[in-house]
Amino acid sequence: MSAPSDKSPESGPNDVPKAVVSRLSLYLRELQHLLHDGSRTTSSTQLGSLLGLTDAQVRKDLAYFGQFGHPGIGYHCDELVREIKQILGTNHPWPVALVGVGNLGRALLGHRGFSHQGFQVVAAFDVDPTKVGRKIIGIPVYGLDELPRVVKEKGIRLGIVAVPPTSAQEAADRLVAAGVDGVLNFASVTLTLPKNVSTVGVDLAMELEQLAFAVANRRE
Amino acid sequence: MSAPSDKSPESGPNDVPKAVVSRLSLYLRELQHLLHDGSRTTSSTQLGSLLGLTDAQVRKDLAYFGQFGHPGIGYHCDELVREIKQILGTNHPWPVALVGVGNLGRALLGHRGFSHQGFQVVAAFDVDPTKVGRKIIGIPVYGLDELPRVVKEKGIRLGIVAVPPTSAQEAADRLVAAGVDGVLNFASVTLTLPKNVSTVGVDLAMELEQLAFAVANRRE
DNA sequence: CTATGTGAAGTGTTTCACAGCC
DNA sequence: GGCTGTGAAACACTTCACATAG
Repeated sequence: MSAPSDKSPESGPNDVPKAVVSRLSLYLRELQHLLHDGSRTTSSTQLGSLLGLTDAQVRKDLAYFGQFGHPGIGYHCDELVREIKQILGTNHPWPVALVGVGNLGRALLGHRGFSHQGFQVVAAFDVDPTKVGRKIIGIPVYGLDELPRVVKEKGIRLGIVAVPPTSAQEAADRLVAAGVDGVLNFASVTLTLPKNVSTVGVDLAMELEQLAFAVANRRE
Repeated sequence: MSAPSDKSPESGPNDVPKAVVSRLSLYLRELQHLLHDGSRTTSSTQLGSLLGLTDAQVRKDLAYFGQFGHPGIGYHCDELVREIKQILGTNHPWPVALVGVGNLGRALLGHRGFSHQGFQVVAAFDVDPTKVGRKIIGIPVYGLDELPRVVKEKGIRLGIVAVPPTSAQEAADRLVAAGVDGVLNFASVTLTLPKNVSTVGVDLAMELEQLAFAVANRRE
């Protein structure tokens, strides 16, 4: 009985390192480019070198979820794309709510990359009454009090916070109260949310800081 | 002679884990909020719990760069802010070039968070001749052929790529050719650049994918 | 008593290297 | 020949726990 029988009684991914999941997105993106460029098949070596990773890393990452490769051949691009989408949950579309129709919010409303990966921003929300009731890029703008109704009606599970830092916590709270399960936060604050709600934070200034550090510390 | 004498002959940060640097940005942001809220001092315990980290982690991270704390007291917020800015290199402002004045580009031009952390977008570039020559939010838009001159004149070292994926590699190449040392890339492609140039990639759809995965795999 | 800084222990992730397969 | 999947080794990071300082 030396076998690790507690693998994962149900089909759930027992405990996958977060870094692995984020590389999964990278693999997916690269595979889609390869497909678009006419490749039907690829290998862990090719995929890795395109992304600056080792071949072993690519294989180990994918092995967390199953056996998708074909020895001697490699991976079929379309097959692997389907598998990864299945794992990430993007094999079917996600309706998304956006809170905050400012500069950044409007840019996100029109962002092609979202719909390309199966995310549809189907409703926007703002406190500004001059924006409420209008449509922007075909997407209706509601007042925040309509959040619960619209979230329910459209089956929305993901919300994007694109408001100023001072309003971000409240915006997130209202999204959660309306029934959203995950929040993508663009405000430069750490949100405090119930732990049954997932959060991803993107701070654009922080990204530039990381870049500045890297540049300032090159070569010694 | 058991001491690891090869610590770091010069003052350069020998090999700091990348995760540490990114938490440094987190500490900075939280310290600025604490200062704004009137705190003069904090502790590794407080800072950690605000960010969901252990106290030991906070202390270890900071210890990579020096001894900034006061036993029995904690850390002086303003002092630590100065130190972290010094480490990140944001104790003096960075002029930044932006390539691509589309939806996202315009949002980035007006992004308050950048200037708040010492980044000034001082020039924008686009291929569209109807945009060139105008000013957007006070920032002049140039043609791409003016990149080398403007980068040199304004002492720009960082560039932001906010163009469609198919043009991203070329935009980055031209930034690098113009003399930029670091690129923040918003296009959903992995850039191939000389290794003396630093890159940070932000893919908004990837962030939503990570969120979707987390939501789809809760509780099980 | 509070809080830092740090070696040592513990945990997690990546790389290695090879058996097995096409 | 080429390539995957995977235990085992190597490496990196985090947590523990305590000596030290105010």
